[in-house]
Amino acid sequence: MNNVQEESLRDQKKNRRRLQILEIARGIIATKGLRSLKVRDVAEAAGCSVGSVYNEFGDFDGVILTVNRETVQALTARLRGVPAEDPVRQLYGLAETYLEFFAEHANLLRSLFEHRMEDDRPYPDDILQMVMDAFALMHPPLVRLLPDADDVKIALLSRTLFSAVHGIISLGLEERMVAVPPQMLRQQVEQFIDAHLVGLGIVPPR
Amino acid sequence: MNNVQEESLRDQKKNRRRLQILEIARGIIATKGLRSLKVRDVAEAAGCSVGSVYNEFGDFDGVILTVNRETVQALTARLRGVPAEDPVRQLYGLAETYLEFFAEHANLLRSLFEHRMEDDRPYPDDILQMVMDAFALMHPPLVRLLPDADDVKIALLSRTLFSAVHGIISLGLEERMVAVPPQMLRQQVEQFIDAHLVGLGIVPPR
DNA sequence: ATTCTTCTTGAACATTGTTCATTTTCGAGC
DNA sequence: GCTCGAAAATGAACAATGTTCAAGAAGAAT
Repeated sequence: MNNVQEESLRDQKKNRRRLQILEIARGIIATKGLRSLKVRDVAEAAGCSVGSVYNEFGDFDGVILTVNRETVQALTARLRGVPAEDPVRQLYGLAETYLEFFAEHANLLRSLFEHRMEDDRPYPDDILQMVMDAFALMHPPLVRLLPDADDVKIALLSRTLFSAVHGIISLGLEERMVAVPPQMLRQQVEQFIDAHLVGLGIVPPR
Repeated sequence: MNNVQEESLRDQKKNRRRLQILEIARGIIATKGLRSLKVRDVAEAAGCSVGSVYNEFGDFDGVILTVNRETVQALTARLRGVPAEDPVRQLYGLAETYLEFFAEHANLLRSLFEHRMEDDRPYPDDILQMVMDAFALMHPPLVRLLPDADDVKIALLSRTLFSAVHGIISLGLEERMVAVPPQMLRQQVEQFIDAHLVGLGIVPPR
């Protein structure tokens, strides 16, 4: 009995096309924003019919959600790369990395956080879970810094910090709103964390 | 010479309809979200043709932007109502009021912050200015608390704090993401400000 | 080679934003 | 009041875009 998954010619083509569609969709979202993503454009660029896009992803939301899924995966991978020796440094590193990633892929992250489903269908659970997992990357350093805090408190705190940093970055990069230059934004985020760590009693005031 | 603006019957009808259209659009956005707002629904509910909506607002974005304009005005009015005797209390009050307002009008605020214009037309300046004015409500208490800080520093700090609180609240109320119960969210915001004010040296650690 | 299954296609449809020639309404001058 | 010109309202037609599906093409199985 052969356990190796033989990939038929059919599956090969299918997979290749699937990846191609995603790449094209991601490119359009990243450069021109989610609102500019059109089925026909994607189909044409991928050299297939609109029907095939539907065949592969169910509906157009399916394409968007798959791109979003990959976005949060890429983000998490980047965040996992932050060194963990010093917990304080790690927290700064996480924020800084989030800022970098957001600045590089602003439209992709907006798609992740702002996309509303048609009707009121629920957002897929697995994506929500992945976002939570990203949140959770702050748990270990926080636990090391606040050994007396219980899990619930840590979970709350990490979510609060993540949300706060997310707010600073997403509004800061919103060119239409304020357009903070990235370098200044970085400083802004740093000072924010400075103050907050002092406030939590994690770091002595300078 | 008569300075009183005579309102012709024509203008009366026009104004009444304009208000009616806005009311209906606001209602739909508030209850079903921006994505569910359709010209034909609005026109039908207002008892007029779609053409009249365009006649009055130019395009559909015009309706949305007018609703957004009124949302930020209502928000600012609410924030202005926060007592200003004690600057620390005022900061807490501003955050708490923002939370209340956001919880009451989540979809309206999302429309304000997330709506993207067609093509890449710029977001109207006057709305951006109003949002900045809302930010600026934190200036006076911050100046009182940090008398040695210069204006730029104050402006940066107020924007940072606003954005951070906005992030905590908007993600916190995003039922699909995390769904923090409002009461817990309130506590979360409070603790956040606690820590930050301590970190800024404004309030002694407890 | 034949048959069966599955995928692909793209025309047709549905929904929704937008335009504009026509009609209606209003106000002004008589 | 009546008439006429300007302004507004209308809604059918158009345009853009998501969605479906019957028919055909392509691959797999025998």
